[in-house]
Amino acid sequence: MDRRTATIQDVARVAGVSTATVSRTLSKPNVVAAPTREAVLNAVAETGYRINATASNLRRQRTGSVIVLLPNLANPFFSQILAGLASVLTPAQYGMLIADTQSGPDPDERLLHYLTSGQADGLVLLDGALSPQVLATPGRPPVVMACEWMGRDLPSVRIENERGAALAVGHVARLGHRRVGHVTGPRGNVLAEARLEGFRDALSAVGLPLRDDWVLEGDFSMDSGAAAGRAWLAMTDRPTALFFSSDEMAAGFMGAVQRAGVEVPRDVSLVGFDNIEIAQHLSPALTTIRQPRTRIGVRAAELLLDMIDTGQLTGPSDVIEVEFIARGSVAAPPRR
Amino acid sequence: MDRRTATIQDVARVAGVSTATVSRTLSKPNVVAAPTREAVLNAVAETGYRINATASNLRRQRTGSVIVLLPNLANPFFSQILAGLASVLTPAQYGMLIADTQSGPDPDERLLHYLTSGQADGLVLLDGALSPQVLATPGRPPVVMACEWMGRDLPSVRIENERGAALAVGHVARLGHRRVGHVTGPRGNVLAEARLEGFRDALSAVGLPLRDDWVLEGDFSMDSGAAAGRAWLAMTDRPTALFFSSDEMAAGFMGAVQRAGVEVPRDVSLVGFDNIEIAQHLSPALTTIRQPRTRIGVRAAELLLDMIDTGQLTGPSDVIEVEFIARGSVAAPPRR
DNA sequence: CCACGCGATGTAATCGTTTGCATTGCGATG
DNA sequence: CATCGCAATGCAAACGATTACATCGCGTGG
Repeated sequence: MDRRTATIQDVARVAGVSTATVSRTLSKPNVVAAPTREAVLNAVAETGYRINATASNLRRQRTGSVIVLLPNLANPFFSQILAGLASVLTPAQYGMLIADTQSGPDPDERLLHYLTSGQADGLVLLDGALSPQVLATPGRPPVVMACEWMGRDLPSVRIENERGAALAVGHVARLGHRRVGHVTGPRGNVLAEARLEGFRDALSAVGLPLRDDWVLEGDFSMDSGAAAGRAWLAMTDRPTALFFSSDEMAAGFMGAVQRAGVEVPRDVSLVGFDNIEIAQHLSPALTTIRQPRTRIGVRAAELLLDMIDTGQLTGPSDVIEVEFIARGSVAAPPRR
Repeated sequence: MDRRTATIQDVARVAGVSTATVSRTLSKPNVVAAPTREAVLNAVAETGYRINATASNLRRQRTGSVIVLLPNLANPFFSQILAGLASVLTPAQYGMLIADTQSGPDPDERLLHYLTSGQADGLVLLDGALSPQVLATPGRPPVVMACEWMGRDLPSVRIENERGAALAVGHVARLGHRRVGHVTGPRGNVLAEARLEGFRDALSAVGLPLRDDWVLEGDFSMDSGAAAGRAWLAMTDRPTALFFSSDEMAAGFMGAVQRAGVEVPRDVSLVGFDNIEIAQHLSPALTTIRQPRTRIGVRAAELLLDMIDTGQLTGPSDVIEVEFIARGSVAAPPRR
C-alpha cells in the first residue's frame, strides 16, 4: 500500500488530530480523552505505524540500549549471564549491544570509547581486567560490574567466591584429605584472586598446610586444566584433592589424568567451581560450587535500569549466594 | 570543562567554519581543503567532540546496528558464532543487538516485531524454526540465515551437514561396524533433518541396514544425550557405533553409559558433531565433525553487510566445509 | 576582457519524534 | 454573569547531524 513506512504525521492526518496527540496517546494514554485515544489507535492500526526509535531517542536524549562489554564472546561462560541480562532488558524495551574487549587493540581504549560514544544509556562490564581510572570520565553513563568487579565504589553484582572456596575445602577436609591443592584462574583476575584467597583462608581454618607447589596457575580454560593435570601427573608428592577455580579446568584436568590411567575419585578428588552444564554429565560427575549465572545477569540489569531511571551514577551492590553440589568426583583419600 | 558533550555546532564555532564543513571533514575528508581540515580536526580534539550516532542515523535513515535473533542465548553453541559476527560488525561500525526468540511469547511475533521495528539495518537469524512467510513483510531489512536455514530463497550460511554424516558413518563402517545407530536433533530442526538424511544416505551407500529402533530422538542437549544413553543401556540388541547430531549429546551419552560401567570405545564407539571445546578433553576424547563456527559468523556478517551496502534483499549463500576429526572414542567393534 | 568552470565552503531544509507553552471549551464558583 | 480552573488538544521549537543547492573566488581559454 504505502511505499514508505508510516510516520506520526500520517497517523495524525488519518486520525484527524495533531502529532502531539498521537505521541501522547502512545506514551501517556491517560492524558488523552477516550474517544480521541480510540481514533488514534485505529489510525495506528490502519497505517501500520511503528514508532521510529531513532527519532524518539534523539528527541529524548537517550539511546534505548545498553552495552555489555565482555572479555571474550566465544567463552560460553557468559552466555547464561547474557540470557539473564536479556530477560530484563528486553521487556524494559532496551536493546542489548554486545561488545568484545579482546578483539580490538587496547581493552581500556575500547571501554573509553563506549563510555564516551553516547551510544548507550548504560554499560554492563563483565570484564574485571579493565582499569578503574577510565571510569573517571566526566558525563559517563551508569556502569554496573557483573561477576567480576574492581573498585568498591562501582555498583556490582558478585558472588560469594571466598565462601565457595571454603565449602569446597571443608568438604574434602571432612572426608579426610590433608593434602589439598588448588588450580587458580588467571593472575590478576579478581575472581581468581578471591577464590585463591578463600582457599588459603579455608585451609588454615581447618588446620591444613598451604603448599605453594600445590597451587597451580591456570586461566579458567579446559586447556589450562589439562596442563595442570599433566603437571600433577609429573609430581612426585601429589595432593590427594584439588579445588579448581572453574569447572572447565576441572574437566580438562579430569580428562587428562583419566587418559593417563588415573581413576577419579579413587586416586584423586576434584571440586570445580560454576556448575556448568557438562559437570553433571562427566564420568564421574563433577562435584562443584554452583553459582547462578542467570541470576547474576538479572540482578545486574535490574541495578543498571534503576541507575538509568534515577540518573544516579552510584547504586547498591549485590552478592549472590553460592551452593555446594556434591557429586561423584570426590571420595575419601587413597590409603598410603 | 563543558557541562554537556560538544555538538557539531561547537566544533564549527571553534574551527571558524560551518557545520557542513565539519561534517564533511569527518565523513569525506578529501573534499575539504587541507588547512581547513586541519583546523576542524584540531577543533574536534579541543572540544572532545564525539559524533552523535542517533542524530546521524536519523538523518541518514539508518540505524547502524544489526539484530541477531537466536533461539536460546544460554546455549553456548552460539557464542562462537556471535564472536565471528562481532569480529566483522564491530570494525564496520555496526552495533550488534542480541535478541532471544524463546523468552518472549511467540517467536514469529518477535521476528515480525524486529523486521518492522526499523531498529536495525539487517537481521541475522540463527533460529531456523521461524516461519518463512513472516519474511514476506514489505519494506523489511535484509536478512541472512546462519547455521540453520529454511527457504532456499533466503541468503544463508550453512555447513555440509550431509557430508558430515557421511564422514562419520564411513569412518565407523571402515573399522568394521555393521550396527550403526544415530541420535537426532529436535524434530523439525533443519540441521537435525539434514544430518539424519545424511546418516540414512551414508548407511545405504556403504550397504548397511537402517534400523529405526537405532535412531533415537534427542534435542542437541546433554540431557537428551544422557537419556539416549539410558535407552541404549536398556536395549537387548544394541548398535556398536553411534553417530550423534551434536557433541553435547555424545558427551551426555558417554557420561551416562560410563557411569553404568560401559567402556568407550571398547564397548561402543561414538562420533559427535560440532567439535565443541570439551570434545578433546573428554576421556576418551570425542571423535567428531568439526564445523568452524566462528567462520559461520564471519561469513554471515559479510553477506549481510554486502546486502545492506547494495540495498539488495537477496544475495549469495555460502556453504562451509566440515572436517572429520579422529579421536579416541571410536574403535573396531567388539567381537561377538 | 569576459565568461565559464571548478573547487571549496556556507545556507538551510530535513530526518521523525517529543514536549513546553498557548489555546480552547466547559463546568463550577463567587 | 464574570471569572477561574482544569482537562484536552494544537503549535512549533527543539534534538544533532547530513546534504542538495547556492554562493564565492579564482584561474583559464576564447
